[in-house]
Formats: sequence, structure tokens, C-alpha cells
Amino acid sequence: MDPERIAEQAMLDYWQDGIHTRSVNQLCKRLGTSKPAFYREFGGEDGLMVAALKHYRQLRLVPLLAMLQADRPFEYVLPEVVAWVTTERDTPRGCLFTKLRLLRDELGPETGAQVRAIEAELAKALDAWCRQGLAQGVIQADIAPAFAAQYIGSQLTMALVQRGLQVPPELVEAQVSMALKALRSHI
Amino acid sequence: MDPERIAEQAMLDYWQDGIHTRSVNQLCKRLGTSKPAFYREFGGEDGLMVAALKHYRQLRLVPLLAMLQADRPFEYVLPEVVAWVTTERDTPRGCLFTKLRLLRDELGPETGAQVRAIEAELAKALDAWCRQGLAQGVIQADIAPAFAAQYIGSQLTMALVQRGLQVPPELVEAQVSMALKALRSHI
DNA sequence: TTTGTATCGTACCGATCAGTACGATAATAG
DNA sequence: CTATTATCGTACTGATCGGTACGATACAAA
Repeated sequence: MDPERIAEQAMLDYWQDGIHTRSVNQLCKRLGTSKPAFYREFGGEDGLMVAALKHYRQLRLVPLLAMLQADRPFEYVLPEVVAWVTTERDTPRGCLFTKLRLLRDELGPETGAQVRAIEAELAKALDAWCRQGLAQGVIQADIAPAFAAQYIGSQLTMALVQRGLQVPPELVEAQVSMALKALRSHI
Repeated sequence: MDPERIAEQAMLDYWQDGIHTRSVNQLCKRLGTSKPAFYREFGGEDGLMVAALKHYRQLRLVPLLAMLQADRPFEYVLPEVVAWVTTERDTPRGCLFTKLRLLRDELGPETGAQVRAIEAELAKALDAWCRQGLAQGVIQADIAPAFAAQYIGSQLTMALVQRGLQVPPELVEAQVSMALKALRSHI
């Protein structure tokens, strides 16, 4: 059975193809499990999606959170974050979390809750990080911290959406960089 | 039967609830038509979606195109465009076209083609409009016109996505305004 | 009125759906 | 070894799916 392997494969499938492309029957065939085993392990598609999303969190979001929470100069972290949202290696393009976020109302209850939890987690980390940026004078002092965090979050989301639509990394990066310049102090 | 009424109702339903929430059976019931009549008129869900999207184009995109193509100062048109993407009256939030655009690979062949056609139409109009902005000195002269158009298009898309996620209009507008400042000449 | 034509929707098709009952099989205990 | 327990997947359920055959009905031409 191997639930770990299945959750990982499901993550890749959802990430690559979206969540509306396969029925439970098809999922089970593709994941190489029987339907009863699948329902015993995950309880239904909602459970599988939660497992896949948790897997994704570990794989891609935890490293991002680590970047934001590391106690390093805002100035140095910023380009790494931008690189993180525009570049992928050996994985599907874009961001599974972002894709699910845009489909809020079409998710199962557990998956929806998980998405909202991750949203809050990221928002909090972004907010704290932005306050550092302000304290370090990298972000213009007359911008409200909460707004700066919202703004950066939106721009990162846009970059991930565009990457999902196959816009080339360099173009996406150029756009994000330009958008973030609007925040910076002109010293 | 009244295909017009049906296409309009379908547009509102897709706009409001997404495209994955109703089966053909459910669609027919909701739209008040029989399945044979539905298939005679539209040929299938792909046809209905094309009809709905054409309706949307007339309702929301044609006015936007008119704004962009009117021969008025860039400076004056810009805030109107921003208002257009952040404000809706008596309609669902966000933008049906944007929602479909993000679902590229999950659309029928006709709908996919229609989405790509509208994409091209908008990109062309945005590009021409940006060249005006450059010629009028509102956009910094060292920015490539094609890039400026891409950038503005991305920011408008992001605004429409956020509106679809129920982010309040004022907040979205503030973000777009900030992002667009990055383009402007500091005279 | 009769006949031809166009449009209607009921009632059906086989396929597939999400979900499970239950017998087969494997693993563990005694 | 036998008995017990835990896990497996085959094969089924009723529901719903996308799609259509075809008889009923409305209407136009004669």
C-alpha cells in the first residue's frame, strides 16, 4: 500500500494536471491501489488531497518559510525568495498551493481548511519578514507593514500563477523585480 | 428555448461558481431546457461555454477594449482601467475570462481556442495602449513597450484574481496602483 | 382538411461514477 | 500445526454521467 508513496504521486499529479482531471476510480488505477485500500487509508479524495498538500508543504513551503524566518538581511533574502517563486527543478511548474488557493470553493472541507491554515502560516511569516524589511530601511518607511506584506504576497502569487501558465522564468522574474521596486526606499 | 437567455445564465453561473460545479444534466435542469434541445443548440458543454464566453466578452471586455482604444491621454485612462478591474456592479466578482485563462488545459477545444483568441486581442490592445503611454512620457522611456504591456497585463490579471478571491476593492486598487507606479516616469 | 416539415422532450442507452460487502489471503499467536 | 486477527482486492450496489432514438406535438403549405 505505502501511503507515503501514494501521497507523493498524488501531489505530483495534482500539481501537474490540476484537481479536476481524474475520478477516484482513475486515481486508484494510476496510484496503483485498490479502491477499498484507498478509502481505508484516506477516507476519500478529500483525505488524499490533504495528504498531497501536506507533502507539498514539506517539499516547497517549509524551505520558503525557513528563508523568511532566517535572521538574515532583508536585502539578501529578497532575491532568493524571488528566485524561489520563479524557478523549479525536476518538478511541475508553478505552485500546487497557489492552484488550490484559487479553487477555494471547489475543495473538500478538509482540504479547504488545510489551504486556509497554510495561507495564514505564510501570511504571518511574510508579515514578520516585511517588518524586518521596514526596520532595516529597505522598504519605504511610509508604507504600512501589513500592506507591504499583502503586496509582496500578491506579487509572489502572481509570479507563481504565471509560472503555472508557462510564462518563462526570466520574464516572470523581471516583472516581480519591477513590482517590488515600488516598495523600496530610494536612498 | 431562447439560446441568448441560456448563454447569459450560463455565463453568470460559470462566473459565479466556476466551471466544474455542474454536470450537463444539472446545467440543463438549471437552465430550464431539455437535454436534446441543449445538444441541438450548443452541441455540448464546450459549445455552451463558448457562447457564455462570447457573452462575457460583449458585457465586460468590449468596454475595456473601448477604453484602451479611445484616443485619450494615458494618464486619464489608467485610473479608469484600474477601476474597471477592481469594481463590479450587480455581477459576480472577478473576471470570467481570467478564471478560464487559468484553467487553460481543462477546457474544451472550442473554449480553449476562444480563450486564446481573446488573450491575443487583449494583449494587442494593451500593447498599443502602452506605446501611447510611452509616447506621452507617462511610462519611463527606458522600459521596453512589450514588457510594459506584459507587466500591466499581469497586474490587471492579479487584481482580477484577487477580486475573485473576495479581496476588498480598495485593497486591490491600492496594490495595483502601487505596482503601476513602478512604471511611471518620475518627472 | 390533409400532408409535409420542424421542433419538442420523454424515456432510454451503455459507461462510469463514488462507495462498500464480503470472501480470500497473509500474518501473528498459541 | 491450528486458531485468531488483520489486511487485502474482487465484484458488486444504486446513482449519475454524457449522449441520443424516437414518438408526440406544433406549425406551414397545399
